[in-house]
Amino acid sequence: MSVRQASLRWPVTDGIEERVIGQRVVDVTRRAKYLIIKLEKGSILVHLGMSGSLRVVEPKAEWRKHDHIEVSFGNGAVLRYHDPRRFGSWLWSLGDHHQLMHLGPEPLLSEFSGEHLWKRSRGRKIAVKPFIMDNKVVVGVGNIYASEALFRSGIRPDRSAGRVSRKRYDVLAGHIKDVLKAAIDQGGTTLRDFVNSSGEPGYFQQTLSVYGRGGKQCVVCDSVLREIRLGQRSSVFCPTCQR
DNA sequence: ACACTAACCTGCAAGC
DNA sequence: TGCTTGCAGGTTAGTG
Repeated sequence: MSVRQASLRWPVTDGIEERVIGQRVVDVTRRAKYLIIKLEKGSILVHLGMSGSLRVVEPKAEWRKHDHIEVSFGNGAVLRYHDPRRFGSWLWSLGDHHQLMHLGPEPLLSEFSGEHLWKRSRGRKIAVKPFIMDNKVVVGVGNIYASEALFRSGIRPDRSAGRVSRKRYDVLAGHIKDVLKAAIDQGGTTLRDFVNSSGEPGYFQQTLSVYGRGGKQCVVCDSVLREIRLGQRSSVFCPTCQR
């Protein structure tokens, strides 16, 4: 492994290059937005942030701007990590996976449900949008998908999480699952410089009803979509369809 | 315990 | 045209 730029979201774990030498890859899994590359005596936790990508390149391929890390395998393959905004991370973990310990359920599993959201939100005053974006509540729901799921559910993003009914949380959990599945089917949402592992953009942005459409007309009722800020994130909603 | 803000970084777009 | 400013994204440390 060779680290050219160690200054990512967090500093790349000191000494990671030496620690991985000679170790076999035992398994590759995922938890939340972390890729877990399990070696014989520990794991590499890779997060792509918002602009990170992994690509297999020719051995000795020239380093492009924003290529920060590469891993050379025993069979000659070379994996290159590219990340213009450096919001990703490469951390070495000895099994405890400190970063992953307090995460909520995966959104596409049955443990994530309206009941879960309802239980976790009782007594909470936080707005429902930052609530569902909280990794301790459920993982994987970023700003785009939170905005779209709330629109489909008819829930205003600034409503108190504790004041959303059990029934509406059932609806919301269903839409979160649907929005995520649809986005995955369409290869993700391309904002500016995103590309997938084949270098292709995603197409889900063609399906967005509210995200990035502040001031435009609601696709359902033609009202002007409102844009507010919640937890430093822009939040667009329809004042007529969402209550 | 909870709510909220700032910070990390770069490229792009809007405004002057 | 060229400069400056603000925003986007995911996550967590820090403050109240």
